[in-house]
Amino acid sequence: MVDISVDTLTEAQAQEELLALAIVLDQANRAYHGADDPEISDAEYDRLKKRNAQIEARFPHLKRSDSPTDQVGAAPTDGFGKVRHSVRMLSLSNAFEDQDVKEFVAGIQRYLGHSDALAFVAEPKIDGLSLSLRYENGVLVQAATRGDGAEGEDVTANALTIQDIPHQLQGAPDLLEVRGEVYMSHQDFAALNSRQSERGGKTFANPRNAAAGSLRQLDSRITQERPLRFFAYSWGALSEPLGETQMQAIDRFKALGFQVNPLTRACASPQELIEHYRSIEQQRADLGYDIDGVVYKVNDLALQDRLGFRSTTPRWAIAHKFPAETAWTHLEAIDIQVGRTGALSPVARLTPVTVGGVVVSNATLHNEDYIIGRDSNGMPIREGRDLRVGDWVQVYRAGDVIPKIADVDLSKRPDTATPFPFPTQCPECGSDAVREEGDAVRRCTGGLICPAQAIEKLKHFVSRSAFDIEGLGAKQIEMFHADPVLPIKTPADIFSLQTRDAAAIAKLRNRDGWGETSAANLFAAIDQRRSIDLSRLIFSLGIRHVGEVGARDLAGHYQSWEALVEALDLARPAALAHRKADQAEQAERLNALAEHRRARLKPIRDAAIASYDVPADAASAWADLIGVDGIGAVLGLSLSDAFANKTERAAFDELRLALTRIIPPEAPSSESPVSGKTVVFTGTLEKMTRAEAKARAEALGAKVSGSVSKKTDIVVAGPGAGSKEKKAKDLGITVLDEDGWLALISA
DNA sequence: CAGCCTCGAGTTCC
DNA sequence: CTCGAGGCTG
Repeated sequence: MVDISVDTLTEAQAQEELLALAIVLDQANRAYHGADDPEISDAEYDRLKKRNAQIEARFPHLKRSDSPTDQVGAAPTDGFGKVRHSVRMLSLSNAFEDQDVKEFVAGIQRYLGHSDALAFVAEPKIDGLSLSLRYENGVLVQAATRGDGAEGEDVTANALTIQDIPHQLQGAPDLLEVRGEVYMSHQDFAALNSRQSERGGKTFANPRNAAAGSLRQLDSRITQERPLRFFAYSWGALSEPLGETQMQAIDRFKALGFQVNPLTRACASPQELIEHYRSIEQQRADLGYDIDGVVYKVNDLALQDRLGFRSTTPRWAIAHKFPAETAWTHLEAIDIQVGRTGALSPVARLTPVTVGGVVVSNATLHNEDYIIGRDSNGMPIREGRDLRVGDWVQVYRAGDVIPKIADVDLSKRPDTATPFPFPTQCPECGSDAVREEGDAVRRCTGGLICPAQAIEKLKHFVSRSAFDIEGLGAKQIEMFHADPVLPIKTPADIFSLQTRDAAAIAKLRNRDGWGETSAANLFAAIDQRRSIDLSRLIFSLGIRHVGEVGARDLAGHYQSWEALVEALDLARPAALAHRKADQAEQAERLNALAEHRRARLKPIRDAAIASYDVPADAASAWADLIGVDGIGAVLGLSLSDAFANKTERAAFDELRLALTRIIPPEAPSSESPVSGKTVVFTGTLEKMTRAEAKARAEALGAKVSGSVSKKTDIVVAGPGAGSKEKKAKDLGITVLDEDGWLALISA
């Protein structure tokens, strides 16, 4: 059925539809609870419920007393719907020392190009879960968890049960996304746990887990019984500004009926920020809820706007964290894990101990020499090489998540303890494990011969950002890899699973937990992925140094699998020459005395390249490859090696044949006049700093480059511009002054 | 050529 | 979430 757009509904139509929706949704609820077959699918149910909310948002006065929106005891669902955040929910960068705070402030001044005093807002960082609440015309229509920042889960039904969250707002902007933290107080947490244990239910390790567990209940009637609370502190999409400063926005939240944290303060200097931090630290135990630090934000919203964002964090805010909780325990053993790239990672096996409310039994030891000093959490680190089995060690959870070893008590070291012999052979396959000059990690050289590497690589292939095949996760991969009947050794094996041999399939279906349906589901999920984004395909290959972003850049540049393969084949001789030149240079570096060293290196490189006799088209294919933004020689060589390796190449080719469609990346949106254009800034910029100019241009889809070439579209020249401006004019490239540029991008 | 930023790879527990 | 390292900027 095709709905009329909510915007064009007449009042009479709206009234009629709200009645119909109330009836249909009520029936669906009853059917669900009566354990009958639901008459409509979950997706359809969600869609209708959303439409109901949208109509109510447009005609608030028509909202029915039996409105489905208010039916908080909504039917439990199979899972949560996904919600794409219209404005990404970011995380914050962290400060651990006072020094980090001063650097944060200094960095902002540098970025803005002035040293004027800056005003900040400081508030406690609540240890809960962030939540985004979307209000349309004053009505709460959606609540979503943070998820990965871009996409979260729809927990609207649960959010509606939280007292601190208003269902309707008076005098709010037409569109308002309020963001804040859901948490549970110490008192409520203790009461919940004693209630749970009386009922024989499971108890929670800490208030945050309790809050998370409660918010993610599939049955919102359970959430309703859990005493969750909410502090508002931020926002996403808006139809109109909330004020000119962070503080005004917070006051606005308060006026709209949200709880805002009473310890929110304006601070005028780094010193004041740190004073407020100390004061909150003192009150920490008496607050009645968990906090894990203090958040500082630039108060002026116009400045926040200018400062903008790094890839995952705003430049205008930072979280000043309290020192992590620690605990002492015994180091029982050190195991070695082998990763997808062959990296040997030592892992500490510990006598289980509670750290910050969670029982920890493993901790990462990173690599061979986890050295003396302080790590970025400001925690002292014992000399890595000297950590011994039997030691008494201090554990903390970095970022309150990853367990690490902070210290070792040498006075308690048993006499029998000996230094840990770091293996030089892979514990999984016995191949040599070597450490490249200057590298921190030791790697197994076995390649795909090593079962650990082979399995990890396959796990990577099916991981969430890669092929993401439903029903084929890490566990299934381990099972199938060792399967005597239907082994999966390469990615292509996944796609031939169904057709390999009929008898084998029958055997699979008879296995534990594998019925007719689950097998059919798996095959359907696999078939669905025969059509795949080019960038996902490239990422899934698991080529060293080529991650999600690198894969996207490559896909954007080459546009097709065939073009990528052709370019890599063509560039191979140049890639080899490049490596040889690197090696020659390296050797020379070792020989040469400091004097005149530089002058002598270039000829050596050139000679090495010349000796390879690189065809011109190879050289240009290679230059094209490493000219891709973000792709340098290391990535180029890694790619080239992977595609030139016979075994790997055969696996890639076989995989390609199993796929039916490789989807080229979408062209970048051409909404702004500069999107897709390459821009060069030169000379002095007077209205913004260079970093700022670059960030803004990129936000509009432009690519910012440092040097002028044929590919350059626009040169922005300030006073004092020299050769670049001249070159641009020679090449006939558009040259703008700073005002011309600003006019262009604000158009 | 140093310093910054971003990305990749590795990790824990629920 | 953190560390190390690759790539780019100044």
